[in-house]
Amino acid sequence: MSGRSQTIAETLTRAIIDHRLVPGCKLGERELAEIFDVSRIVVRQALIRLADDGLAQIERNRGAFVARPSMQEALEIYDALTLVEQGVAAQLSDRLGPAGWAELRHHVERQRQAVAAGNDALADVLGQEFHTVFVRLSRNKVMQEIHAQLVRRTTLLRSLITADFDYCNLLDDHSRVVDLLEKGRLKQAMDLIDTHHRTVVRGYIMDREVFPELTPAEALAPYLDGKAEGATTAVPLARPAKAPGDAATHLHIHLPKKDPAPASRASTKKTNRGLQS
Amino acid sequence: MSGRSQTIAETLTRAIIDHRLVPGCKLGERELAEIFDVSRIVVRQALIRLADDGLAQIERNRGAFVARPSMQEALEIYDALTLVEQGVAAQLSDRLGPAGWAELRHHVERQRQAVAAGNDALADVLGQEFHTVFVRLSRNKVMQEIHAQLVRRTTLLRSLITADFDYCNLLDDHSRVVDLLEKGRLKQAMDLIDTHHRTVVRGYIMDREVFPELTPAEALAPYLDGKAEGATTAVPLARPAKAPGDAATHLHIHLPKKDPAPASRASTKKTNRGLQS
DNA sequence: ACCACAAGATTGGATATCAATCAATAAGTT
DNA sequence: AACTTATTGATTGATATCCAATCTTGTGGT
Repeated sequence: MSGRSQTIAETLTRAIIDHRLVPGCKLGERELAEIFDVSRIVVRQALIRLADDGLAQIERNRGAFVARPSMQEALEIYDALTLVEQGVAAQLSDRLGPAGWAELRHHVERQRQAVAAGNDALADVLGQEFHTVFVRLSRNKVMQEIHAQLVRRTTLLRSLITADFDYCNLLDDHSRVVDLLEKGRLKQAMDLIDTHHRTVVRGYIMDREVFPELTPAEALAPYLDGKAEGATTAVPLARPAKAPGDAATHLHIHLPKKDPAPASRASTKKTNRGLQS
Repeated sequence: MSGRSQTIAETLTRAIIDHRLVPGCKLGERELAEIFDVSRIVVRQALIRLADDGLAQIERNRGAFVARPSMQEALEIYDALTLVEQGVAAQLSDRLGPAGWAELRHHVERQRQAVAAGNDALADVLGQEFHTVFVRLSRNKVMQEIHAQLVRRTTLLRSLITADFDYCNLLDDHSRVVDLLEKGRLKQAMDLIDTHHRTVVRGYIMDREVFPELTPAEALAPYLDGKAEGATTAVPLARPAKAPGDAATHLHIHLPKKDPAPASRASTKKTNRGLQS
């Protein structure tokens, strides 16, 4: 693409949405420059991109930090997300052809199979992807980018909450939305989208104080395999979930810190599956 | 705020939405560095911000240019804008209190008076501002920023078209939208918003070849009055339309070039008033 | 315990320099 | 003359070094 700062911004974005860099984490210029083996200026350009995206905030003479959205901002992000997806739903109910409906159904089916097979990691990814596919079918790249940015920001919020109730009732929402839309029941579909997001955000209890985390060097290590491939698409596209074992333990590092009990991993998985769908 | 690059990015943005820098215009790093009396690095950071905002595009090893949206992108931008404003309309019809309706009516009334007084410049500004006020009443800053970005990008499109039919029938749309919304006729209001934007974009005939323009130095000169005040808000807020004579002749420099007749200024004004409302 | 001041660290920015790439001209060939 | 190729020039991407302003921290005195 455009240069190293773009690549670095994408890597940092990936690390943030993978919850390896949590809100509030300091993103020091010198530190990142050493990690990525570039000059401070390139890092700064990457940080500017992140800040424009809402994923980082730069405080003058204090440096850049992973953004720590307030509860108010969380509500606004989900409000905006609801607005966008409702609007797209309205467009699709008019304009979507059979191939589009088939793609949505196929996606839902894949997620259902993943759930049935107990592959929680895959179900997580597919659950997130559904929203992306949904918006992509609007064939509006501008809208896609807006939506993708909002989704990225919601992943920030998931590091800031303690969710301990059951989200399983949300798992079928995707399927029901497709059903309602294809049957032309637009109003009901829009209400369901609204409820879907409202149920998620209602579970948000933000305790924004303590967040122990990995150092940036540890967090970013998995993305820096081969420097030769770093310039291509290999590193940004590599999902740490594919790395067996290692990534899984780090993925929700903030929860083990809050709840020292090692048995918390299974329940964490379940909770996050609901959150991401 | 954050530093000089932020200020420079805002100045460039202002120059672009004032049509002093037109799509395709080269934004050379060295040139801008001399104009703003900063180093190339700061300029590049500003250009990155502009590119992230969709107002500039950076081509590797070729430099930055004011973005030249395609017809497809123009349609997508207006589609997204329609979606956002329809969604906000739906929210406002539920949640907006009497004070909000009063503010909308007051704004429409101010625009009506400006039109009646023949103050086309003020009517232009108020016509644009209505959409901004409308979205602001949603009390969602995230949505506001998304909408503001879309609006900025539509101003780019206005440099790329030749509009020679009458837009006067759109001048009352704002008032009618407020009326319909306050009466609870949401569906009709949303349809009117859709029609409003569709009518605008339907007049777009993009002839994207020839665009003679001011040099960046000439275009940016009005924003660089006092360097002492440059860091504050004085310069970015100064609208060149307030500068008597000089700015008006430059404002739509692309039209005089296409139509050498010097009498074109009055008709140009009228056309743009419709476009911006 | 509390405040003031000094030292250190970090950011924001400037300057100079270098390599890589693109554009445009000049040269040579058919 | 037209076309292709090579050289030159200009611009960008990036680095290293340096400096000023600001923030943080730690120390010392009251």
